[in-house]
Amino acid sequence: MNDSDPRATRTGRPRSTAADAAILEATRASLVDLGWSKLTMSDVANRAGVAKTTLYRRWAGKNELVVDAVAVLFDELELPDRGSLAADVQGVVLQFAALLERPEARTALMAVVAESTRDDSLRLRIRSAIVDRQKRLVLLGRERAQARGELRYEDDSSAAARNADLIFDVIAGAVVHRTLVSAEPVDSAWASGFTSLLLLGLAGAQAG
Amino acid sequence: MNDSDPRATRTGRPRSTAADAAILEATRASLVDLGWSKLTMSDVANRAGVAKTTLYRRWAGKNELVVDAVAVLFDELELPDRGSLAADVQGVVLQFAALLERPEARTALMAVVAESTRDDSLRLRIRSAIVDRQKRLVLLGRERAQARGELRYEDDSSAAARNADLIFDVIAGAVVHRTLVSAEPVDSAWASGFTSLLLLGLAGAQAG
DNA sequence: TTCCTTACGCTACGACCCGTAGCGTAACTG
DNA sequence: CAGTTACGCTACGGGTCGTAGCGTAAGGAA
Repeated sequence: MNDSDPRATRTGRPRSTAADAAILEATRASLVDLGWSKLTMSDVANRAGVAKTTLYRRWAGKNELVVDAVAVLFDELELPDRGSLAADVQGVVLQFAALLERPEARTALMAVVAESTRDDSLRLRIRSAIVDRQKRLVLLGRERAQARGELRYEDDSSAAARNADLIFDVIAGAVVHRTLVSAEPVDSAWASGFTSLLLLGLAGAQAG
Repeated sequence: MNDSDPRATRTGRPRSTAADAAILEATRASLVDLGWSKLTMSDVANRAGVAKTTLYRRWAGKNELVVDAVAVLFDELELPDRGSLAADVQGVVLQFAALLERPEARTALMAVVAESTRDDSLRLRIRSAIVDRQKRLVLLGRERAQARGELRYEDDSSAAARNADLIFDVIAGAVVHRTLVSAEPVDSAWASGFTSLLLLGLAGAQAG
């Protein structure tokens, strides 16, 4: 979470895991009530019933705290096998969209990404805590589609990786842009339109 | 810019247009040097050689100021006719990407979008100042492709609008996500891969 | 138990930014 | 000329930041 290496047996009073949970919960609550820009460390500390200094002992600042607080939302992401690539893609799209409907995520995600444009360590933290959790759904969906015979197994592994990155940016980017920039709902009609566009593109790429 | 209705002939001392330009220029410079989060109204005022109160007389706050400061970058967007839909799409993608390479835009765009999730008037301001300027390129590209015979003229106008919105979210979203979230470069290789994926999808939609 | 070590709560602090009020002056109009 | 609006400047209360210092709490080791 924040400690680089919590060596198993250490002397002294251990950190309160209850405080950890309370702080992250309080951070999400504060995001809902106040939004990113008005969230303050003092407010989070008050909500968590914890001293402000305790926050700073664990997180360098607001950026890191919010990333960790929002990251757990992405653990809920799942990809049940819906039987076809089209159904799986639509499932991923609707899950991303549902996540972006939550006010904690809406206000926090773009903000931390914006911060990360000037903070490499924050960018890496976001990648491992959030982006990789999303991307694994795309990789899983591809594997399934290959097992079904809907997609070819690619022999050039680096090209395959580039391809997966492209698909991921297209899916996640489109959903985020639709939700937060265009500010229009990702309903099942939009999801199916997007899915068919993407799948027709993939089918065309398979063909020639 | 900020005044709702600058009725032509007004009495009193007119607002300095030189100050307007200096302020917006100073805002971009501050974005480059400090980034969104560390930009302050006082710093902008100092750079512009203007009193802080002058800023507040024209803009409600940092959000509105930065939107206007960055909006002019999107005026540079053009879409020369490159002879085919594929070339035009690739042109748009590379232009968006070049814009997102600029540090003012990188740090400001996601930040104001994040703010707009809790501020409807800011969202509308972003839409008219930035998003619509991008979207018009997509609409222009579609018209040209239709004139060339690469795309059909759609009879259902509301479906056509939904389709254009979808394409726009896909293009802009993918480029933004690739650049700011994945933090990978949008080079011509990626642009051509993305373009062919999109065009194959569109071709498939035309067919069946 | 008694030390040792680390975590916690609390208070206080200087530094900074915010947004506004008040005032005298500058610029333009009729 | 008088009237009106914009500007620069100063000053202010209110808020957040991040840290230091201290006494206390909660574990492990001798």
